[in-house]
Amino acid sequence: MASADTPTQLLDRAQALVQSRGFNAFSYKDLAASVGIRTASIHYHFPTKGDLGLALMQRYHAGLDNLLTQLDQRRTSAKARLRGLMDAYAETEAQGAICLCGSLASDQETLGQDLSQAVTDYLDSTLQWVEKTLETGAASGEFDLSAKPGDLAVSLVASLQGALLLSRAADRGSIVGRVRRSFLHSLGVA
Amino acid sequence: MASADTPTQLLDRAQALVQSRGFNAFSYKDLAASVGIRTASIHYHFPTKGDLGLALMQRYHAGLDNLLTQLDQRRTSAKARLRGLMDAYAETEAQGAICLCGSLASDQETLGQDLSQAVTDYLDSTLQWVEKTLETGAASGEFDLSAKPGDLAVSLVASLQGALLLSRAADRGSIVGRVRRSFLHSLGVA
DNA sequence: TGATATCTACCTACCTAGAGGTAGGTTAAA
DNA sequence: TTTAACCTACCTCTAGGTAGGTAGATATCA
Repeated sequence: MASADTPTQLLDRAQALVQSRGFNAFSYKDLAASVGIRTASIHYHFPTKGDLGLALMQRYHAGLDNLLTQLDQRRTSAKARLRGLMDAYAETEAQGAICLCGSLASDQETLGQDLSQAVTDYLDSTLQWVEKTLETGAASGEFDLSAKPGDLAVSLVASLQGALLLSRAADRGSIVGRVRRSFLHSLGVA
Repeated sequence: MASADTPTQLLDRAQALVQSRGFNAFSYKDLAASVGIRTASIHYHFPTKGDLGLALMQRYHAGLDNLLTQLDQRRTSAKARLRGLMDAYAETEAQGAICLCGSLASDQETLGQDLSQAVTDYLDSTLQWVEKTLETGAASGEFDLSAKPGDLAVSLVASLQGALLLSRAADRGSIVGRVRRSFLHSLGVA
C-alpha cells in the first residue's frame, strides 16, 4: 500500500496527537518528527495551527456524516442504527483515544471562533441524528421512551463522550460497552 | 470578608483556569497576573506546575469527600443523595466550567504519573459512591434498577462528565438538568 | 525538440514571544 | 536575628511563524 500524501499523513498524525494529548499539548515539532518533514513544511500545507485544527474537524465531521448516512441507508432497526453509532465510540475507546471534538471542547476557550464553531456543529449533527433516530424508533413502537427524545439524545451523547474520558482515567474496562448496555436497557430493548 | 491567603488564591484562580482552558493552556504568567504577584513567587508556593496540579486535585478530592460525607449524613433517600451529587455538577455547569478532573483527563498523556493517578482516584471515589448509593436504594426497594449498579454508576458519571463538556460546546441549555431528568426517569423515580 | 518559465513541496536559517524554572536580594513581622 | 513571602533579573528551551532558497516535475512556446 502506497503511503498517503503529506497533508493526509499530517492530518492523521495530528488527529492522533490531539486525541491523546489535547490541542494545546502537541506542537508542530512533534508533528514534523512524526511525519518526517520539517516544521516549516507543515506551514506550507497548514499555514497556522488553527487552520490545521479546522481541517481536522472538517474531515472528522465528514467522517461522521458518512457513518450516519450509511447507517440510515442500511434500513435496519432504529436500535441497530444507534448501536452503529455506539460501536464507533467503542472503536475510538479501543484505540485508547477520546473523541476529537471532546478533546477540543475541553480546551474550548483557547480555540479560535471558527474551530470552536466546528466543534459545536459536530455535536449538533450527532445530537440531531440521535434524536431523530429515537423518535423514529418510538413512532414505530420499537422503543418505549422513558423520557423526551431530546433529553435522551443529550444523555446518550453526553454519556458516550464522558465514557471515552473515563475510559482512559478510570481503570474499569470498556466504559462504552457498559454505557451501551444500560442505555439499551433503559429503552426496554436490551 | 478578608481576602484569602496567597496559596488559596492561587489554587482558586488556577482551578478556574484549568477548568476553562485546560491544564496545558494556562501559564504561571496568567496565574500571576490574575493574583497580582510575580511568576517567581508562585514557585515559592508551588515549586513546579505539576505540584500545583497535584495540590489542585487534592483539594478538589477533599471537597468531593466532604460533599459525599455530608450527603450520607443527612440520611435522606438514596434518590435525594444522588440528586445532591447531580446538583454539584449542575453548579459547575452554571459557572460555565467543566469538572477539574474531566479537564485533566483529556490532557492525560502529558500529565505526570502522580497527577494522572490523582485523576483516577477522584473518579474512582465518585464511581464507588454512586454504585453504593444505587445498591442501597435498590435494596430498600426505592429504585427499580434496570441494569447492574456498576453499569448504571459508570453511565451516570460518564453522562455527567460528558454533560459538562457538551454544555459549553453544544448550545442546548442545561445539559446536566436533562441528564438528571432522564436518569431519574430510568430509575422509575421521576 | 529544446530552451525557458513556472509551480510544488520541500529545505535551512532565523525571528519573537512565551514557557517553566532558578539565583539571590529585600522587607517586614515574629 | 531569623524566617516567610515576596521581589528583580536572569536562564534555557520551545512555541508558532516567517523569509528566502532549491530540486525536480510540469507546462509553454519559438
